Amino acid sequence: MDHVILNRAASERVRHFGPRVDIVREGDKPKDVHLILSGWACRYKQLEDGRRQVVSFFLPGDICDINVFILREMDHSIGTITPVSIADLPHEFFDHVAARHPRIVAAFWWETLVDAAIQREWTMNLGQRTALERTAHLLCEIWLRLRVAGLTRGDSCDFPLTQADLADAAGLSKVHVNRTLQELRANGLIVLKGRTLSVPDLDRLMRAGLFNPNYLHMEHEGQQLDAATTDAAVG
Amino acid sequence: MDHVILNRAASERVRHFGPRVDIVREGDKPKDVHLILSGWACRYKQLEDGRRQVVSFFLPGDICDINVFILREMDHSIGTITPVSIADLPHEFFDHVAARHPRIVAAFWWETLVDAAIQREWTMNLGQRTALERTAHLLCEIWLRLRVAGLTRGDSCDFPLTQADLADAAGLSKVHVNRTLQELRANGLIVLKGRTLSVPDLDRLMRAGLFNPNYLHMEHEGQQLDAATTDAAVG
DNA sequence: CGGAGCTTTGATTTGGATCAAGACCAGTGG
DNA sequence: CCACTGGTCTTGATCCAAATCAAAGCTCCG
Repeated sequence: MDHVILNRAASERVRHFGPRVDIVREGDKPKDVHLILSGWACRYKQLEDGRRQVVSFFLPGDICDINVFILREMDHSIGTITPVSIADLPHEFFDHVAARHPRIVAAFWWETLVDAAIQREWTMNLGQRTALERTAHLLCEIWLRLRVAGLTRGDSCDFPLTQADLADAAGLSKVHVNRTLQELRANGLIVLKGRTLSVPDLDRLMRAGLFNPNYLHMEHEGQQLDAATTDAAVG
Repeated sequence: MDHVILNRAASERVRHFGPRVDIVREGDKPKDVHLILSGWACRYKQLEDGRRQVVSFFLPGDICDINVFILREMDHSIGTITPVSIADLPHEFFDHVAARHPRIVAAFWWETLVDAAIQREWTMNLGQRTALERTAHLLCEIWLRLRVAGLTRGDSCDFPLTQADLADAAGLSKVHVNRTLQELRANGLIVLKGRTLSVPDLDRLMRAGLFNPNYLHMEHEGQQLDAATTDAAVG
């Protein structure tokens, strides 16, 4: 059973990090592939003058940097948002174990392709959407990804991102994110308070964000490496 | 020899398109992987109200949509800019041929990873850079990619993109792209006239665009599917 | 109770969008 | 050979979304 194999591999080398620390830094030599067991993290890039762009979020069950060990050096950093536990999947896992288990390989391919699709949608988001649409869109994406991972309860979920995080991801100033969130609240589209987000009417939020979920390719739910798998790996 | 295999596969099904037509449309069922033999194309996404974002450019030798046939439907469109010739690599190419030739598989992985890295950099570009930096950055990227593909002559190259194309890629209005290009010209950073671009001093242009070429991972030049390969496939 | 992070508010500025004409083509047909 | 047309590029005037600057208010925590 694939889960068993994956769990064993994942439980071999687990590391724990505090909140707001770097796991990987730009310029590092890539070594392992990381599987997020718990906690939130993000991938970001920074300019010399300090401008910072979050280019993706990692939620529990996500994989970072699949096969990057082909590359010579990291072109981005990965930092935690909350405390995070990760499993390092070493080079050899892919060379030996995964190669004999096509369904695992397929699952990794899947993740890679969806990841790329998300990155394209972010490009769209930053290039074309207004601040309100952009913020709503980002919240929709996170919401749906959490839901697939089984991390929502009813219409609520934990939401550890600060407004500064959202600003770095949305390419907006934090002051403007603040005002945009207020507008979303005023329209009854979100309730966001004390690290908890509620989405009373997802459809309306999706409409506000011109959100089309096609790019998440969720038709495939069963086959991905889901939160359940990774929970098992930790516990 | 890998080239021979690839060339044979690529020459089997070649299609030709005029300029400014769609090769693939959002919502289509993905079928083949496409190898660009000649011409320029782009991947783009569009909102219902017409706002359009170019999310990547394809130059000769590039591959679009590697392994996308895992996905159920396309989340973006691909359109030509110039006349384009493409080779369709069918599903079976990957299932049967490529699987026995690890260097080909590695080359495809490589392309996939670099593609993702480029997409992240575009996210950064749109999120953090000013119009001038953004435009300069985009020109640097295209320039370097063309150079690797052997498509530059000295400090010049063909440049079929209109200002409207650049606007859609940079997330700027076309009027503003026009003014930004004028500024780049005034600073002696580019010469752009009649579908030809010259870059008299690449270092200065790179500085203007806060351009760090690390994300293109060009250390690997020899191993990629380069323009020479694909030329052989056509000729 | 005194910070250190966050979040909120208000005032002001600005980069880039939008609107509206023209100018400059290159190709087409009469 | 010239007029016409449709696409592209350019310029100028005006407007607006979002940035920046500057202070407070919270809130959690030691």
